[in-house]
Amino acid sequence: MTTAPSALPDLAAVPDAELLRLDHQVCFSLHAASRAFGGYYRRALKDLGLTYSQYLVMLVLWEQGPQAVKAIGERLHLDSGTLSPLLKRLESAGLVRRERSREDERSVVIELTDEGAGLRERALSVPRGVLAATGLSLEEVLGLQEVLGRLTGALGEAVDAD
Amino acid sequence: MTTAPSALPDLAAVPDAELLRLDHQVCFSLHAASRAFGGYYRRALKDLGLTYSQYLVMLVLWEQGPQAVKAIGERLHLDSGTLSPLLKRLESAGLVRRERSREDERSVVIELTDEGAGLRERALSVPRGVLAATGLSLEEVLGLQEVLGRLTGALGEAVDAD
DNA sequence: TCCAACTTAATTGTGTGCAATCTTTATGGA
DNA sequence: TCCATAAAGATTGCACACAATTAAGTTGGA
Repeated sequence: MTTAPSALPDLAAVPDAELLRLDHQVCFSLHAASRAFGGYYRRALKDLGLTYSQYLVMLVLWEQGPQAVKAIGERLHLDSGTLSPLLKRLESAGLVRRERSREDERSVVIELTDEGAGLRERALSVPRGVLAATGLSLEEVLGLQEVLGRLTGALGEAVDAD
Repeated sequence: MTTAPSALPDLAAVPDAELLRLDHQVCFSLHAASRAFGGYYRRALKDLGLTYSQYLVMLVLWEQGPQAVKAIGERLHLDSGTLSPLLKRLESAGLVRRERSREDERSVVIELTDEGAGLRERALSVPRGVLAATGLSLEEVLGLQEVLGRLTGALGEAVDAD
């Protein structure tokens, strides 16, 4: 199964062609897992009339209250190019209000409507089903989060240092 | 299944509101990590003129040789709605050929052109940089792949059983 | 043999995700 | 004060991702 640390090959000694395959597994397995999650949520959220990304935005609003678009973007690593149309759809659906801030007219504050706030009750049952569907133990979930968080941070820095 | 150490809470005992937060972390961290990977690849593959998804398709072709669209789709968990336009772009770029199979006229076989096959040489240097940028050890990468693979499989089954 | 059911791709429509650009508003230094 | 610069969103353009539908080809059973 897992080989002892000393038996692990030195990364520098692994040939390029081998890495091209290993690499395939890494980026691909992440890509596939993310989309598998999306597929599960798509069904679970259908009744609520939310997409996966819209659900993430609603989570931020449910947890943190009224937010500027900028703040939501920082929390979710999304820019206005993605958020602007998404928030307009949530507004059309009657779940949020968009209002120019009075202190800073550049910024737009997103606020839940009563309907948007009320939707939280119906969303409460979703996560348990998702966790069950992953088939992962609580330990594995926590470990996964930790590794993914580090990975995201490292990749972000690598891109910035580009 | 691993039995949780006594210190870990029983999942059934965790309240819904808490799971709504934990859940946030799981789906979100995966979403963020996947996009961080995409961001890194976008830059790394720019010289090759490939997008992240096009790179995945090229990996399949480099490894497995000529493939029907169907087979590529199964390998990458993508359907023709995604692959058809993507493959046409690869064809326009001169990297692949698309030909109706003679045995089964329904299927379209994708084959690398000389240029497409030659691109592999230039792609060989990409994975090492990516692995370095993740900041993960080889063990962690392997562990991550294993967990993600199980997760994808479990979520896929859960959706199918829907 | 013939046709209904299935299979394979392509197409259509919606919703991200992101780079690049534009508009409006704020800020800070000469 | 005035203006260059920066910041916040919105918009545009391109490329996935996926559900739903369509078109063309295959297969199997009555």
